[in-house]
Amino acid sequence: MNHWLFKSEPSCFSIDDLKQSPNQTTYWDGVRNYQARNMLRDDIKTGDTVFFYHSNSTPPGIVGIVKVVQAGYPDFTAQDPLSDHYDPKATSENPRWYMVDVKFVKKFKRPISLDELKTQPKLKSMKVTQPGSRLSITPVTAFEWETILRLEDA
DNA sequence: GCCAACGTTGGC
DNA sequence: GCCAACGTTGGC
Repeated sequence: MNHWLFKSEPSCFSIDDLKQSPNQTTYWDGVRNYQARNMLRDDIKTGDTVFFYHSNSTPPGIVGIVKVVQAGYPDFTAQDPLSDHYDPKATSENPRWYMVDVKFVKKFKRPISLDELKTQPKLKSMKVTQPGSRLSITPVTAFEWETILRLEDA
């Protein structure tokens, strides 16, 4: 089982939105970056656990945990001309973009801000703490996962 | 709202 | 296949 970090702008879709979704589950659509796409399609498996990260918020940071309940399958919003994430190059033969389904697990008692992550020497090689890191989906090592879980109660 | 980083596109 | 132009992300 692997760990990941997914970014979302809370003004677009927050962890509270997920908690209030039917069955507390949603499809993680709209990823339009090949590196992230490859992870969604090839690497992210049912049962994997994910930190839910709020970007473009005050402050940005990890706000809780979700889990993957359906591994990669074609992101159908790419084929919907009415979708904000429409991509005319996506077809049912060649869907181009992929998504997974995630389910709410827990919201942290407090958000763990990006500032706080950056102060942790154990997390200095984490993708999300690197300057200019824009990838919306990144792998998290078991060591980083445990370190961050312990921060919640620190 | 600014801007640095960086991914994507398209002309050549 | 290079690379300049352009668009997007996301912290600040």
